[in-house]
Amino acid sequence: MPSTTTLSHEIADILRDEILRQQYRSGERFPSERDLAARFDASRGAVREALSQLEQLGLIRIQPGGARVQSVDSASIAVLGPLLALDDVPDARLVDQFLQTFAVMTVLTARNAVDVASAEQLVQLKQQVIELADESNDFEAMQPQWRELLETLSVVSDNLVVRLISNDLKAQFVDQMIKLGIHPKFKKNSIKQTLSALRVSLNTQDGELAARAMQEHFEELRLAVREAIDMKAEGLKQRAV
Amino acid sequence: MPSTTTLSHEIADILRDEILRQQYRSGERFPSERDLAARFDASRGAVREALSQLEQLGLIRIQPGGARVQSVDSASIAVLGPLLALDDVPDARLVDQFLQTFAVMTVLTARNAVDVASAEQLVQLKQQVIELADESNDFEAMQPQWRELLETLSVVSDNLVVRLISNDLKAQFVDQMIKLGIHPKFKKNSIKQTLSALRVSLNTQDGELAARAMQEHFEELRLAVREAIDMKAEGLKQRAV
DNA sequence: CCGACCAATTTGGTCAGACCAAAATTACGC
DNA sequence: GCGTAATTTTGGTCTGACCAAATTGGTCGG
Repeated sequence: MPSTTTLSHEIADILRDEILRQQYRSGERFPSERDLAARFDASRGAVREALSQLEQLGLIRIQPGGARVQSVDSASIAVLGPLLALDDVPDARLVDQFLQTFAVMTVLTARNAVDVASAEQLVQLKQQVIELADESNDFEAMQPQWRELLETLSVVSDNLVVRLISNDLKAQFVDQMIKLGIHPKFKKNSIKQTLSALRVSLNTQDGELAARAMQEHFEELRLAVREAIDMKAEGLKQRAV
Repeated sequence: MPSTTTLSHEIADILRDEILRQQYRSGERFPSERDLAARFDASRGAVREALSQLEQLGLIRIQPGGARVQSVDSASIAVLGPLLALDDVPDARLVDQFLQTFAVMTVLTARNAVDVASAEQLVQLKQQVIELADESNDFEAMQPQWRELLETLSVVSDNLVVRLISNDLKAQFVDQMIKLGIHPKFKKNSIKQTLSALRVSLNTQDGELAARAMQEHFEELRLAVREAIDMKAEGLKQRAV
């Protein structure tokens, strides 16, 4: 992650967060480029590039005569990450929606992948599941392998639409969770059951079974993450006293 | 749809399509801003704004020293629309993936919406389903009501993540299909069956049933769209002779 | 011949000041 | 009070300049 950032990106970040924090009413006029240039002590060019980014995010609509703020829920997915990062404790509701969505995409991917996988791909997938099972005691440690497995499933299922969406969601979400220090704790045997079901599904090339396994795994994950967030929120409240 | 467009957007559109058509290898150096300015007979500022858009799309990575082309499948969803529009006949495979994805999102939305809807919301939804049934003979004519129903479901289920994704997908896809003149034809009674199942699910507030109804509807839709695209492709081939 | 190091060049990032056309705002006349 | 015309504001673009970082190419030592 390159720490170097340009002025225009910084300006864009600040303005983006201001919009996400509802500091402007939807439909309201956005400050003019010249005003913003004065405020940030920057050139109009830098501000224009920042505004261009906000426009791509769907947060403002630029027109000769003035830019206007758009309602957040007509924006692009790319705002979800920043939205999660607004506070120290992520919005539990939003996180849950995130996982729910990520779940249906992953379930779809798993079903298709297992159904269409070639013999070699099945071998590779089985291998990855076995590697996962070896480390199934440490949730944190198995993350890289999880990603690898999901990546393989994604490649095998070969659905560009899901792939692009998942890219965005992962980029927005996973890193954010890690940065915020959310450590979900699973029930003792749930992961083992998931992996076991996956193994069977691969042996019988049964996409539906793989789908169910993933489905259940994500339901566990949602539970675990919810608890982790509650925990963190409690911790912060304690410290504040 | 405003026909007026700015120079920087035009440049961005052209370069975007060039990248999507694989005219640059992934990882390859992208032409410098000065070169592009010369090529388009524009100022560097205009080119920079165009490049900034391409960067937001995830198609290029800009760094001091030079911009580099990124692989398409690490891009943002926003490239899907342009990707569909590259040829006269949309890529049937991509369209199918689109619908498959849109399906799982809609199924999720419908299940949640029906499960959590208030009494008034249920009434509203029932009303919309009835209105749809009244016009179920003409697929084109019922589009506005379909959108309205989906919009209501989306509002009721109140899942921002799904909403944002669906926004993007709809914006990218539906308009594109219409522009390309794809007219899917449904089997005689399939829509009526869908609507009937939806009505029952609303009466019993059975989200699972609503989900199944949507699921089947989208499978029909996928079939119909596939045929419509084949038809169009045939038509174009004929005309070419 | 190869690899490491250093200088020259290229490239992106930013600034300043200027002009135009379209939109928004204000002033004016009815 | 309202519609219209004049004015101001605002975005879109251009030119030309400077800096810092990255790339490039050459040079030197092994």
